[in-house]
Amino acid sequence: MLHCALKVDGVHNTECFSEDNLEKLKEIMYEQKVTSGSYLFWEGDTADKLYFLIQGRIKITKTSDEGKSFILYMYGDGDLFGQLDPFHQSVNSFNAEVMEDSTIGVIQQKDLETLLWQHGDLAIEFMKWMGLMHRMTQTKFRDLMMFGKPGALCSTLIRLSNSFGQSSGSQILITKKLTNSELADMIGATRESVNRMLSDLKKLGVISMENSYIIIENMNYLKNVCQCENCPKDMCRI
Amino acid sequence: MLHCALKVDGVHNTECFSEDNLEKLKEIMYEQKVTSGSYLFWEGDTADKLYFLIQGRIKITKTSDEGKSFILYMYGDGDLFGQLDPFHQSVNSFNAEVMEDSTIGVIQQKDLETLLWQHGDLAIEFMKWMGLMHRMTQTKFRDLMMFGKPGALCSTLIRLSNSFGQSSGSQILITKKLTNSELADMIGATRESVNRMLSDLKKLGVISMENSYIIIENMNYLKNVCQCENCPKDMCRI
DNA sequence: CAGGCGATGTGATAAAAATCACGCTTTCCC
DNA sequence: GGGAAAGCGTGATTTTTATCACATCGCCTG
Repeated sequence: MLHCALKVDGVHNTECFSEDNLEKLKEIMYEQKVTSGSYLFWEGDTADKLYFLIQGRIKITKTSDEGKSFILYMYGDGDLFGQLDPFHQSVNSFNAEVMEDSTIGVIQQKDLETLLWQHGDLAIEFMKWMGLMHRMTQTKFRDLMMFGKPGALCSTLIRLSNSFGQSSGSQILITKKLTNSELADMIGATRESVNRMLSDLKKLGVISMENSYIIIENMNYLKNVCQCENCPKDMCRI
Repeated sequence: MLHCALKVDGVHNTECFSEDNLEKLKEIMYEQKVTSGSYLFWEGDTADKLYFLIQGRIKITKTSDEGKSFILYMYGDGDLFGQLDPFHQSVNSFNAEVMEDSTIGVIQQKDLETLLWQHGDLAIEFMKWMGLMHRMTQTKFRDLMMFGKPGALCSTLIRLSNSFGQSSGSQILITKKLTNSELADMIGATRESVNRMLSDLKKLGVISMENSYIIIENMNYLKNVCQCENCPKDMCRI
């Protein structure tokens, strides 16, 4: 049992929507249960849906010809994701893999378009949300390119703590079990490298493990390695 | 002189706007001349403007504490860029450096917001544009993370050819002089590594140089290295 | 409870990329 | 046109990261 868990501090990526507008979005979605291991969409599929993750965990991935895979995003309860360009006939460039049995709300592009036409203020919040998501991608891009693999890992741990963290005192527990391989695929490294880097962080007391969950003990150390600028938490996510 | 130049094939990033709406945007911008080496904005500045690059060249960069720099985007004639989230009080995360004397159109956030409120169809095209820019970032991110430095360089050359290419026969001339250091900063590598990789490509006849401009001789080779999926040209940009 | 399997941990080695060093070339500009 | 500065090219070396190989651990399942 996780004796560290007290309160979920992780933020959603829908902070920019008002209650009202989030409600309007919820009215046009239909609920669906999806099972672990299945895919919401594949690269190449027509991108005509938006997804609201009511409960569960979903990752956005890309696989190379040699079978290496890259995890672009990982979403949790309350996150909105999917094709980011409404009104644009296009195709998914990534896969959406269900990591745990999940409940999602599906929004059809057509319905979203209608809603955006009807409610100018929702359209505006939607733009805010799109902008925020883009900045999230940009800052992650920077973190993963500029500070070597250790920097990429530290940035990822910080982002995981913002997305899925529960804090108690100065500790933050990441409430998602992650394998070394998953972490590796998030930063474009190998499992072995991640394993060694995590060992180093453990030796330094920067992180600890409890029950295969990662606990961040020294956030400042992590922030230092990837030159964290204390961006808003709803932007600094995984 | 460039005897290869015949026709500019490079696309802008404003393909998703209709003539009419682009015109409306132009009406609310005011023209400004900026000189090489100056900055349109710095990280930390309030992000309250959108820029239309009428003529010139501007790059979006980030500098690390140790002085390493990373080039996130490079814009040319006809490109629109800047803070991507209207209606959102926020701060730039990157710098915009003027690479050559340029003429830009500046759009104030307030004016843009008014225009978006007034014209639903513009708002929708604006969302399309935001989505397109985000996908551009995502696909570049993937290219730079998944295929090693050679893959990153090949992807960058392809993107440069889409942004700034002029084709004649099967050759494509990149109409922007780039130093090895600039290319290095675009892919998170060192000047020396870029130099060696370019030499290799030259030996293989994949590229050639004329007058310090890069000419792509064998696009298929480049596409192969970074597993190009032939995304639309307005998305596959630098 | 035994066997299997996915995950972890770690050494040895190889490959990739950065760093250092330095000479050469091109460009800029006074 | 001459000198400085910026950029290029390339060896030698070091650092970083991946690859390979294998032992172990924990947990699920029959």
